[in-house]
Amino acid sequence: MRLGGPLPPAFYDRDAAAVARDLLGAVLRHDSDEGVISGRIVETEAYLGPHDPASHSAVGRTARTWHMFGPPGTAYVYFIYGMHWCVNAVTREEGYGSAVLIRAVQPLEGVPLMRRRRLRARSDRDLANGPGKVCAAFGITRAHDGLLLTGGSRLTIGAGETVCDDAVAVTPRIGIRKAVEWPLRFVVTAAR
DNA sequence: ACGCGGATGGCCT
DNA sequence: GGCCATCCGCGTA
Repeated sequence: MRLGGPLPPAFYDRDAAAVARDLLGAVLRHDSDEGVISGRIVETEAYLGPHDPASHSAVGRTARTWHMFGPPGTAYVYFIYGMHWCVNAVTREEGYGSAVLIRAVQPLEGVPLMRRRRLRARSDRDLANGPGKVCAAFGITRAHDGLLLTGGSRLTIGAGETVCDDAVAVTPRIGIRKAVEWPLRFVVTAAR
């Protein structure tokens, strides 16, 4: 996979924790009508599947969670707290129900457009440093639920520079009520 | 630099 | 009816 090319389905056809770790440094890109937005993924969380109490797939296949059971590399986009969208990359085989939540990215392209969509952001760093902010800045909504991130759609994740283990912190997941201790959050710690 | 609570709506029970 | 894989602003230091 060349630098910048979309990560293939095989990349996602692994355990969610491994994919979450390896998505650090990859480049999320949205080629929208308003312009191209891209950013380097710097924070992720793994949701392992139906046996993971914190995972949406634990409630089974519903209208909301439908695409979490899609093929590896599917975008699973959900609506939360009445106002925020969050985007995941589905992992493992179709029908399994595991995914990686994209929690934060560093803006690369399209910063002016991001700022227009995130008027409350006080700094570039504040544009997409949270799962709801990522979707707001990138213009990701229900319209992207079920798209393939592996190429052929306007929403992709491309290969980026590898992040070494020294620069990765592993912590419990944020904002959940179940399985709160599971170390499935991955963060790039090194500045820049 | 923290901690807390309100906003806001779709969906499961 | 109540629960959310969140964000923001306001309050105390």
